Amino acid sequence: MNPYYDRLYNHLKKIVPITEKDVELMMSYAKITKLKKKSFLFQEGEIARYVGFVNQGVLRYYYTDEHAEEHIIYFAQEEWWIGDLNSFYGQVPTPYYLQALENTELFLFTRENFDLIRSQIPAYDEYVKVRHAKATAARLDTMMSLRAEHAEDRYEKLLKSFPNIFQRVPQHYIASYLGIKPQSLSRIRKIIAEKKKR
Amino acid sequence: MNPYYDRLYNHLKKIVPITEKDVELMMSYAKITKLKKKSFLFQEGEIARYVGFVNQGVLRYYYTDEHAEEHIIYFAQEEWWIGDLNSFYGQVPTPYYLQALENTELFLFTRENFDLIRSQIPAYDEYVKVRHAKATAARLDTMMSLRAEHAEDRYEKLLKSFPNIFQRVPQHYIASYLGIKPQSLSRIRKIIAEKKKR
DNA sequence: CGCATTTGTTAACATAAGTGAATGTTTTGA
DNA sequence: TCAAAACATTCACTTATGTTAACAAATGCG
Repeated sequence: MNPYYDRLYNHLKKIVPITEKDVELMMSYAKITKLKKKSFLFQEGEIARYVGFVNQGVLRYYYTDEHAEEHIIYFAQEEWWIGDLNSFYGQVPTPYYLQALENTELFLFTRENFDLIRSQIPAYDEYVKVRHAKATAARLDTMMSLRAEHAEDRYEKLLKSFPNIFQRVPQHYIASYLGIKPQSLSRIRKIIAEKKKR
Repeated sequence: MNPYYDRLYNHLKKIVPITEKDVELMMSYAKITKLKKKSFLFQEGEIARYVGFVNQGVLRYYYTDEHAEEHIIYFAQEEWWIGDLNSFYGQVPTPYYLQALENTELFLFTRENFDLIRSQIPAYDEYVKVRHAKATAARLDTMMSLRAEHAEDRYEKLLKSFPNIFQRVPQHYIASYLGIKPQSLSRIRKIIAEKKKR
């Protein structure tokens, strides 16, 4: 098997029964793209022509508010799907930025090809339905915890769920994800460290 | 045309080209249900067997956190679709409550029937794809504004977007939606009123 | 109808996070 | 390789919202 398909195949297999042949067919519709660190798959105002699978790398998905402050909505790493579905399906400009934080490799699909794949591979169609729902739910959970919990609790939760993200992204991005200022995250880390000493 | 289909037909027509016949077919799969004020379509721990169209009424979609505090995620009124897609598609227990705040009438669809409709009515399938994406995006917007803006700004924004919601739901629910305590909303309203006097 | 419940308001005080500024540390790229 | 840029920390002070409690008004049910 082409090693390129490996991560995608292994990922899909975890969720739905799917064959190597299916994944090979999928990949025939994919556009394999490399993003250099700091470059963008899309930026505010563009139409997000692709959805993509992260084969290698880390990205951040964020927007900037009216005061030009950036707010990170999520980090994506290997095995994540990325894109702005609203812009992708609705052909409307996205308000988001999707930026690589390391050199990154993506498998990209246009709306046309994506629909073709869904119609030709029933297992994948089922995957998409369940996955979108799950991803949406997970995102909602995160956002909800933003309002229900203090930053300290959210930080510790993130630490548990994605311990590896801390090795890959600068701390002020973590702060942005948590919805606080870098100074506040520093303060919180200090408090946690002091608690542990005792 | 059966007046029952009216609101649904008019709604769908706004988004995709669809015929009366299509809607009639849809409705043949629907379960028409009335919910008394304060009763639930589903509660935490149940599997959300239906997605539904709000033909008449208002509902709140919320969860309770570990301190037993309720957090409203959205209000749904006429022409909204409701449900927990993750529970619906994934057959997993929902963490949410969906409660009628007035006597409410819903058109409900099971997963089975919903899939049948999507396969039999291409216009509706397209509607669902676009709509889910849009709804998700809108929800994300709301959640995002939770962290980017102060409660006062969010309140005024809500006032603009859904002026009618204020006539239909008690203020402490609005506070819960805004992610603040009723007392804080009172204070904010007072401050706004004083600003207007000047 | 009238009393219990729900809803809304106010106020004094507590706390989490923001702000701005100074300073030190690490990373990066010409 | 070294200077500039990016990143992280600390501090003093401010601000938004939470907390607790008392009370008033509106609503709804028996």
